[in-house]
Amino acid sequence: MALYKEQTLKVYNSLSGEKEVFEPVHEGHVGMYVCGPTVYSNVHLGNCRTFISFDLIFRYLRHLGYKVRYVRNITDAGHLEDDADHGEDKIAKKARLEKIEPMEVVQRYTIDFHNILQKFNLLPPSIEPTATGHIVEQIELIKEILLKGFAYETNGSVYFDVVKFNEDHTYGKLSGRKLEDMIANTRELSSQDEKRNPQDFALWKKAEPQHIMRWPSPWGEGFPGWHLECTVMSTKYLGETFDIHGGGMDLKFPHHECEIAQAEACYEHAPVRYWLHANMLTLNGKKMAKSTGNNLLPGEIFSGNNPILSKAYTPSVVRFFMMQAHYTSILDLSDEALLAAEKGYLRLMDALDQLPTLPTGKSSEFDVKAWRQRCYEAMNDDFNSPILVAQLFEAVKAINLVRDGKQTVTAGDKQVLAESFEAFVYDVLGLEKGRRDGVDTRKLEGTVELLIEMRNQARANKDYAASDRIRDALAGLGIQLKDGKDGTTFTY
RNA sequence: GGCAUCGUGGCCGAGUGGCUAGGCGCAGCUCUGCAAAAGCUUGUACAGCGGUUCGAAUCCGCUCGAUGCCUCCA
Repeated sequence: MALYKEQTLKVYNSLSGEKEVFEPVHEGHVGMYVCGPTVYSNVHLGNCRTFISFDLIFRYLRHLGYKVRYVRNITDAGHLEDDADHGEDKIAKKARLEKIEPMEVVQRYTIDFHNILQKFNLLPPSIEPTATGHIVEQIELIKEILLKGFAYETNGSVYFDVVKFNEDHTYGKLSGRKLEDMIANTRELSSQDEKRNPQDFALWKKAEPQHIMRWPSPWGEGFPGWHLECTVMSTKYLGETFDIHGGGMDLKFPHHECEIAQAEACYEHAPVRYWLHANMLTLNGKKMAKSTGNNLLPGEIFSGNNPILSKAYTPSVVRFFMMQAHYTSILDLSDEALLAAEKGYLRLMDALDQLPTLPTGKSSEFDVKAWRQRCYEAMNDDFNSPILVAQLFEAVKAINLVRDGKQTVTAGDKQVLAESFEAFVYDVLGLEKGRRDGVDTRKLEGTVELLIEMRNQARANKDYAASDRIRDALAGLGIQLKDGKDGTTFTY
């Protein structure tokens, strides 16, 4: 029997503002769409947090036995810059500045994106569609919205008529905004606007002569607007009503609000059952953003090459750091917090190593089945990974006690413990053991084993000067020796 | 200015009406040649002020502070 039949998953739905029991449209199947990156520069750590959060969600859904179709788009058509840039889009601008083709920009940063996410051990989505690959569908959708009367054309551009839509729909329900308030608070923009109302948004923009990314359309040459691609691609691959739509908190308004409006304008019903929003990663208490320069690149954290860091951290440590916070909470990054996370992570992984060699006994003092259910309850409660991590540390404690002969566990319980522990650490949290780029671990481990042997010989001869020299020299290299009852082990 | 969210012990971070989350650090003890590691033990915190309640970190109000969105942003 599939696990999802035994476990009751609740998710926090941004639309209702409440935790709701998760019930997919089609039993056993889940359709999930997550807004992906705009590939105009290197993916930064804040971006990564969102995708890591949804990777956790994807992994847990799969672990529960759901067949998940996970769609995460690549925005390669760019979004418009602000008015000062005369509607130039980010990718086009980057291409112009670097004197290359827009698609070279897209290619370069798509590869970077994939590389980094792979380091963080993210599972690839089922489908990763691109905006430029769905221009035809976007044009068709615009035609449909025009036909329904919720859009109008001006000078080769097409805009969504928010005021008209709001007459018999509710614009702003996701972000808790009221159109009247928005109109009342509109800032006076000096631009000679083609829009009927400032709240209207572009479905199609006419391309100026210098604009390099352009496609033919019934309204002349142009390019699609901000919010259209997600509506088109989510509906195409997941249907008019699908289960989960995710993305960063900063996309809630206006992006997701506009998606709802577009879909409701076309299909006359809500497109999404559960809206999930991942919160921001902050640096120095401020949101990480490319535009403000307050950001940290994954590469910098892996190399330690950034003034705020005292050392390098592996992707898995960073991932563990993120798993210690709930995905809907703002998480502040600091060197101190990473250092603490690293220690905890190593302790967790050490316990995992102990598992196979754990002695078994006639009885168990640790209630493994109750523990396992607490782990599920943590994840069932809106993917509460911090609680799961706390539970894992409870198991760490038990494992260490058994290892030291202070507690016992039966063979059956040990097996359940090992299976569940590994499943939660590897499959659900997506952590992995110290994969180190560019290091031949077999050579290193063999060398350290030899040094341990020499040190133990020195200790047997009470030549502590020699033994301590080996220990301290290795410590200086970041290799820590651990003397236990059954010999010496090491971590690095 | 408008709309939200949040303020938890040295740090990070769960909890959301009564039942000490957890991690890191600190201190003590056990172990050890000495350490480290590991184990055990110890920490009664919830921005401030009022209110509701038998009882509030948890609900309500106000104040202060922080952040996000309102313009592209994960």
